[in-house]
Amino acid sequence: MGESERGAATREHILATATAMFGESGYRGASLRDIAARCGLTHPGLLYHFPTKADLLEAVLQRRDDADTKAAGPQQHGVEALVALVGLAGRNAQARGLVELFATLSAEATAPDHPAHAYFVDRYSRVVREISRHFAEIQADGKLREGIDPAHAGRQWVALMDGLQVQWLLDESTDMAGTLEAHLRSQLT
Amino acid sequence: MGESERGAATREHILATATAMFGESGYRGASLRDIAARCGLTHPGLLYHFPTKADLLEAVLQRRDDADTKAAGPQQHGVEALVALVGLAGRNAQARGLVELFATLSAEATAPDHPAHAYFVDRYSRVVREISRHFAEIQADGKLREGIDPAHAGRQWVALMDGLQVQWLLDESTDMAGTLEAHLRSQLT
DNA sequence: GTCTATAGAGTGATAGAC
DNA sequence: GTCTATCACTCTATAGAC
Repeated sequence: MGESERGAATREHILATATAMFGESGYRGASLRDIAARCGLTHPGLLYHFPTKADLLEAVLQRRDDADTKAAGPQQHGVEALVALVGLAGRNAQARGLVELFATLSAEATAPDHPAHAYFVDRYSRVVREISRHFAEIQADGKLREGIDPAHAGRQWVALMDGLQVQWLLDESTDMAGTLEAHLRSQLT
Repeated sequence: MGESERGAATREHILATATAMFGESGYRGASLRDIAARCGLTHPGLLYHFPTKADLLEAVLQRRDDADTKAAGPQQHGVEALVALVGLAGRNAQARGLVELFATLSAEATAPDHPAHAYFVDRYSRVVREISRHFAEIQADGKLREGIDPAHAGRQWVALMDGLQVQWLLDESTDMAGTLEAHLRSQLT
């Protein structure tokens, strides 16, 4: 890494800007010209780094996954893992761009021909499975309330996080972390 | 009502088609030409009935609210009202167009300059208040589990319905009604 | 690496004939 | 009521200069 230093910085700047604008306006709504202009570039300048708009979207999603994985830190289990997610929801309330990105794109990508459709289908099945596993661990520890099915609880948790994000985007006084925490408490013994 | 019969039928046809296409592709993604073509019209023909695209969207949302109000039938309370919503979720699974409409638009309308922004801000505050009232009624009947706050429960319920719709749109094997029902049971004594 | 210029297609909306 | 034709604009992407 020597002469490619400047190029990498531009690439990173583009990705951060695209993340914000895909969130604000959706993939269809944010144009390459708008994104490029916010980076102090023209749109062909941007396309030198990402050959097509779909490539840019893919890089944005990949980058976000990488950041998430790194931020998650050491692997956690059971209740600790869910408490960590409540904390993440609280911190997300300070990064509106990222919340918008996923709320907007996951709905938009519902259309089978959307460039991020496969990404979101895969992501949801993975996340639901993961959260359900945490509830199963809680159950194994004897700390899950009676009559609660870990698979249902996992799916509910993911739906709750998504739905709360939409409500928070429409009205920022919505208490995402508090509502999520209340739900968690009601599931435990 | 005599000579305006044919005009009303065309209007209704346009609204049904626009509902489906705004759902499939979002407000931005569905063009007036596409909607008009599916109605056997040209796009100026459509614009005779709805002067602008935003007017068409407003009429679509208004029509859906009217249909909902009528379908709701006699006003219900407490647990019965929530059970009725579980049933509605089950029936919605047979009308993908309507589910898509609200999932797609509520995320898209998160942007403050979206033509349906005010509609959704208002709708959510109204619906959350209404569902919270049902939980308060359940509490008054002594049937709400201890430590559950009706206001939290109402917000959670709405978030759950929205989040489950996105999951169902990405994977139709998702059991919306069952997951919702499991949640309801876990809230009751 | 970034630019100007442009191709080629699509958009919402309007004018005016029938 | 519905059409054809068109305006003015935007979009993604490419060609080629620097």
